Amino acid sequence: MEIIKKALEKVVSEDLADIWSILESDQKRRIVEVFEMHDFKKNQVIYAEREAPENLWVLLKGKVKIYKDGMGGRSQILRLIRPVQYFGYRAFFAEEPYVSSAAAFEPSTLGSIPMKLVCDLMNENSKLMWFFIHELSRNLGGSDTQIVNLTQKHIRGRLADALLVLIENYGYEDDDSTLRIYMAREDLASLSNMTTSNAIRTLSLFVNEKIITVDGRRIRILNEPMLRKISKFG
Amino acid sequence: MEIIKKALEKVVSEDLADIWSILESDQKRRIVEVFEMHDFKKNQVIYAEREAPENLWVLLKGKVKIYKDGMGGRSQILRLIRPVQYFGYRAFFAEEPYVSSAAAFEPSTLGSIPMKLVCDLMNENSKLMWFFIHELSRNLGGSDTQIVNLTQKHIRGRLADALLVLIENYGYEDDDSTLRIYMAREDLASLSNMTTSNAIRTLSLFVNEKIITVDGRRIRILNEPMLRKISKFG
DNA sequence: ACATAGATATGTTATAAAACATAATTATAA
DNA sequence: TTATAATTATGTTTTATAACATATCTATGT
Repeated sequence: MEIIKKALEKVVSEDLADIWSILESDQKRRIVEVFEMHDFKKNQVIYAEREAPENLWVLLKGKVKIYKDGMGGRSQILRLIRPVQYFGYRAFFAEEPYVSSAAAFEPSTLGSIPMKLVCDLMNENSKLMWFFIHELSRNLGGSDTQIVNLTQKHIRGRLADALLVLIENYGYEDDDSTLRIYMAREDLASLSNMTTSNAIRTLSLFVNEKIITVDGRRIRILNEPMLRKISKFG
Repeated sequence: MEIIKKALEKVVSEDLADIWSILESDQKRRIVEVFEMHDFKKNQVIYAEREAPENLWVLLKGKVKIYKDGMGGRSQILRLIRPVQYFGYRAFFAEEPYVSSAAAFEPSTLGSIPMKLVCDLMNENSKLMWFFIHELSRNLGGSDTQIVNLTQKHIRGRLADALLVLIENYGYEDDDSTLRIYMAREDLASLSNMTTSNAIRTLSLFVNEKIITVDGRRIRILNEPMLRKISKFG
């Protein structure tokens, strides 16, 4: 119970994506009653495509990817989750099974709240409704933009986009240049819709062009403006 | 005023996507006060990318495409709208400019309601909130699925998908086989992420394989199960 | 430390789809 | 009607990227 409280405090401390501060104290109590903590190992699946959605998930610690498996083992990363963000609710609202899967990128701590309760709270509290409307709307804009980026840009542009997405989502370390996420080339590939080979190859082209440096999975961005240029044009 | 009433009756008659039956009579009155009718010519733009969203749009008659212009004149159709469906609200909820554009496929009649009023009504009526949450959630699932379909399927699968989308959205004529929409090969191409040449070429392959027949822009589906097969596998 | 598997790197070949070219139709307008 | 533009149709060439093939490097566990 103590650890739950601490986790929840973390939720409170976030200013963005914060449903906690929206709630009445009675509503908070009802959440605490059913709130469950879960630890996930690296690459462990949180939920999978075609399953029935039942919980609202909140990432407290770690990193999570929302992805979709396509034909021939190729998988596409759709969205990245950072603490403290909520996910897993879309399919429930759409009254559909999940169309995508969620897995932990690295050892992660998550909370779950039954969607049934979330719906009850939403009906009592329109701010909570607005929270989800806002999130869904932003995600939909992002996905629509993704569609064009992934289908029309060439490999270099797509990899540049992927790196910019990583910057946006997880930011830099204290040196203001090293990405605060270390992902496999394979994941980088499925984020930017290309084969692993091409992710590796294009990454080393970027190194040659002094746009980035690479040390294992550590990526330092030397020239972010150039990345934006590549993203925009060829 | 009479014509507006008639248009609104049409809205009432629809059982799906129906926000009208959700409203109190006072709320309906406030909508009627500011509701505006607009006629759009074929290919006329309703709103464009980067503009600020101000209205909720409802298509009363005709056909509308939501699309996004990419690099080098290539455009991607993201969604198709049929009567009576609502659109144009996502960007407002996301507090962003439009990321996509909307244009009439054919001469169309639309209604507009200021989003300001829509928000007021939402705050008074949680069913209206749920309507948008449901729509946004379904659209997001669709876009996420699109991402994988368009990036991972080959040309034949993508064209098959496009035809199935047309069936789903606009259905068949009285013969139960002719598509109830006549679109240019160019539009068919930007629906399925390929060049116009390849849309034409692949369409005539489908004709050779007796999956469809083509008479100008009139497309008859002879073998829908085969289309689903092509969509699913190669 | 060593063995083994997994990840990264890079060169080569094959191929799907774009780009280009040119007709043949079909609309649209003068 | 004729002229002009737009759309549809096909054939040919080029190209971006997948697929394949190895080699090297790096973890992980014994």
